[in-house]
Amino acid sequence: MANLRRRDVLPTGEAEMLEALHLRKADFAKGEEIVADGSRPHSSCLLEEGLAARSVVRANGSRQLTALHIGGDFVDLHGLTLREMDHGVVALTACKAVFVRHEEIRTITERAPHLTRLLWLLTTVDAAIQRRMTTLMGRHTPLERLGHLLCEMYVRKEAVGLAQEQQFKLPVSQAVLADLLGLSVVHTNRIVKDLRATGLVSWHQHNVRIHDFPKLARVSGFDAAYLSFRCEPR
Amino acid sequence: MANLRRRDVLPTGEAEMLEALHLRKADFAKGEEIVADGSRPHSSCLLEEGLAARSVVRANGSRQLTALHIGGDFVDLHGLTLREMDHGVVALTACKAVFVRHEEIRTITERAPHLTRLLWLLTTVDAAIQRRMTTLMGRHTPLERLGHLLCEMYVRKEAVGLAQEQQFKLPVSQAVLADLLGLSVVHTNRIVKDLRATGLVSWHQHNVRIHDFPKLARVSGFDAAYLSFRCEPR
DNA sequence: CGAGCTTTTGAAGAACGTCAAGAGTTGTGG
DNA sequence: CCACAACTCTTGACGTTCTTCAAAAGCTCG
Repeated sequence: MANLRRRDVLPTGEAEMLEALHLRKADFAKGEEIVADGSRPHSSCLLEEGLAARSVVRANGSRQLTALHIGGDFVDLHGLTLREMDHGVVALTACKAVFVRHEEIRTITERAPHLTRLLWLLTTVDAAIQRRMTTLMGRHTPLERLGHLLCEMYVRKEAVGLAQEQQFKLPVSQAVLADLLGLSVVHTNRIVKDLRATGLVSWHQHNVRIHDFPKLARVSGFDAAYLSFRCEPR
Repeated sequence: MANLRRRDVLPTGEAEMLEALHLRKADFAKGEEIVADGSRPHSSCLLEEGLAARSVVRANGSRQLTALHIGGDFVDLHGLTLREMDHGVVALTACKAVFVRHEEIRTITERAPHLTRLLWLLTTVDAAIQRRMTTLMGRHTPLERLGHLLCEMYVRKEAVGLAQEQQFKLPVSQAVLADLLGLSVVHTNRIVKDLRATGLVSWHQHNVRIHDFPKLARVSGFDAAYLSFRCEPR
């Protein structure tokens, strides 16, 4: 709900509808598949804790992670309309998730138009993030891609209370990072090294600290506008 | 409407609601901006004729086209929820477009839940295409990217009656293609040459003919499932 | 303490971008 | 209908970036 309240006023009636949803809880271990590629789910996954990613695996074994999801993200809400998954969702760390039946979300579309538009918004924000990802892969250097990823993660985590004081956890191996950035593991390692050399971030274990956010944002071409963190009528 | 009917049954009442929308018509010349990056539109653009693209231009002048749109596409429907454009829309050829006021679409969300879900679907399909684009940029060779683009264009054009007999028009220069594929113009030219050399497509002037669609699809890793061209309850 | 994962580094080769120039095509005005 | 300019396509040469292969060092967890 924090993701909604950061973007529009949530009337009590709508908040109550969300509270009243029947949730099926499920835990996942690191590496486990949360939603299978090609499946036809009857419920959508809301991530409560942990880090997950959308994943496409090619026949030759190469993997592309197209998006990163954190606690509070309604991960596969678009499954409601798409019906068939065109990708999988995988747990990058141990995850706690809850599932909401599509039937109940459909009921929201019948009874709560404004709340419907807010849920719709969540999917269009995901799309905006995806669009940004495409430009990153196409026209940004690896260093910019990585810097941009860190900026985005900080802003998104901060919005739901998972980051503060320019610092957050990013518990992923460089192999995972490589699959996100579309690079080889070796090159990813060199880019991480380069980024550290700029002195803009400290990055030990899985703790990232951004020393000069405005400068990192400038260097990476990051501008938070596409995340739609602005409370206004939708 | 063809885009909706290819994906679910459209009851007469809903079709009538769409017919009743007030449309503002506008024509655009090749290269003209249809929607400005960073603007806050109060209406959404439905492309009737021509080819348009979502475009992000960087400070250094490099351009990334993140999506291609053809006649029948509801180009910036997501603007309804996002409010502020995180990219521009540009006419790649002369275009005819109509604009629908957000106010009227919001009325649809108040009165026609199923139609709302279908409009929502259009935006999630766009997102799925965008997701595919990301994997293309990240883990596919330039030849695969180009082949994939041709397969997708054929299937999408065929769905709205703009292609038949494995043949369609793609009236774009190789510079535009380069901005779509995230390559330099020179390299794009070499990839087009390579693709022609495979004998899988003829490509003269702006006419593309795919001689062996299944093989081109196999070579490029194309699978139309992500386009959700399947008529089922949504 | 040892096995397996992760990070790091080096070296060689393939892929891609940039620069440059020539050929072909299209559009426009006279 | 022609001439010219502007754009577009094509090719070569060269340098940079990125991948791949290989191996060593560090870390984590049983």
